[in-house]
Amino acid sequence: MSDNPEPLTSADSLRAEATTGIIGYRLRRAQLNVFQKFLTVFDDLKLRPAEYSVLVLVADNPGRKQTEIAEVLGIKRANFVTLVHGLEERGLVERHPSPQDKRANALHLTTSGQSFLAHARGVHNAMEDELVARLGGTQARDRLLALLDRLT
Amino acid sequence: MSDNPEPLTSADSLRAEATTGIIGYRLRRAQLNVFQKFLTVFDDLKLRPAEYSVLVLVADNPGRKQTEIAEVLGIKRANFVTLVHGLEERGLVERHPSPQDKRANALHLTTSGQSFLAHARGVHNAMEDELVARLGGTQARDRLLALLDRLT
DNA sequence: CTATTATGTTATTCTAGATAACTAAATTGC
DNA sequence: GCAATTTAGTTATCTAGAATAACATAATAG
Repeated sequence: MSDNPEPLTSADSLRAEATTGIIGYRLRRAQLNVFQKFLTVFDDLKLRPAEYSVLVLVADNPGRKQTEIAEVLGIKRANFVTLVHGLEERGLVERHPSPQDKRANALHLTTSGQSFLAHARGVHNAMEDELVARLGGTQARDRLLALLDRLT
Repeated sequence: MSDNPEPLTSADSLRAEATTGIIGYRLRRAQLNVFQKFLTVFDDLKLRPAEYSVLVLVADNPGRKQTEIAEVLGIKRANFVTLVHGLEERGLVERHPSPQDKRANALHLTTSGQSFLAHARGVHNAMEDELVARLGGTQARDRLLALLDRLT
C-alpha cells in the first residue's frame, strides 16, 4: 500500500498538468518571472516597474495631471501620491501646480530625470531584446502581445 | 504655449505606446484581468486562485506533504500553513500526520472537498472556455501557453 | 451664489509574500 | 549509538501593493 506499483509519481515529481494547463496560472508565472527579471536588471537604478512606467508616461506626456497619469496605469490616485513623491525626492520629476487649475499638479521630468530615463530606457531595451530572443523573434513577440490584448 | 498646435494628445487620450509596447506591462495587465475574472466567477464559491490550485494539486496527488505542494506552486511553506488551514476549516482538505514521517502532514481532499472541487472544476472550465474563445480557439491558446513557457 | 464635482492628500486597512526563530522529528557523520 | 545537522510544520513579524474613507481646496454647474 505504501509502495508505488509504477513510479508515475516519484518522490519529487508530482502531477501538475491540471494546474499548468490553466491560462491564468501560466500567465501569472510568466509575469512574475518577467517582473523578477526587471527587478534584477534595474537593481542598481533602484527603479521598480511602476516607477519606470510613470517616468516613460510623463516623458511622453509632459504637463499632464497626476490623476491622468495614474488612471492610465491603473493606479489609484491615493497610492500615486507616494509614488510620485518618491520620484520627486530623487530629483527625477517635478510637480508644478497648474495655473489653469490650481488644484492640479502638472508633471514634468527634470533634466536629470530625462537623462536618467534615457539610461533606463537603454537598460530596458536590452532586457526587452532578451525577452524577444527568448520568444523567438519580433514576430513571436507581436503574436504574444496580440494574444494578451484579447485577454484584456 | 499652452495650446496644442495639433491635438495629437487631446484632453483624455495620452501617448501610451511606449508603455503598452512593454512585454511585462502587457503581461501584467492581462494577468490582472484574468485573475479579476476568476475572482468574479468564483465569488460565490469563495475560492481564490491559489486555493483552487491547491485543491487541484492535492486531488491529483493525494497524500503529498504540505511542503511538496507548496513548492510546486511557488508558495513559501510559512504562508502555505494559513492557506491549508483555511481549506481544512472549510472541511475541504484533511491533514493526516504521516506514519512514515511524524513531522509531515499528508494532504488529502475530504469527500465534500472532492465534490466541491468537481463543481469548481466545472466553473473553471467554463471560464477557461470563454478565455479560449476570446483568444480565438484552442490553437491560439496553445500558442499563447507555448510563448508564456518561453518566458518562464 | 450655492451645490456639486474634481484634485491631491492623509490615514487606515487588507492582502500577498518574505524572513526569522522555534519545536519536533528525521538523517548524517563519526 | 550518539551528537550534529537537516527537514517539516508552525508562529510571529515585516514589507509592499492596492483599496477605502475622509478631508481641504479649487473648479464647475444649476
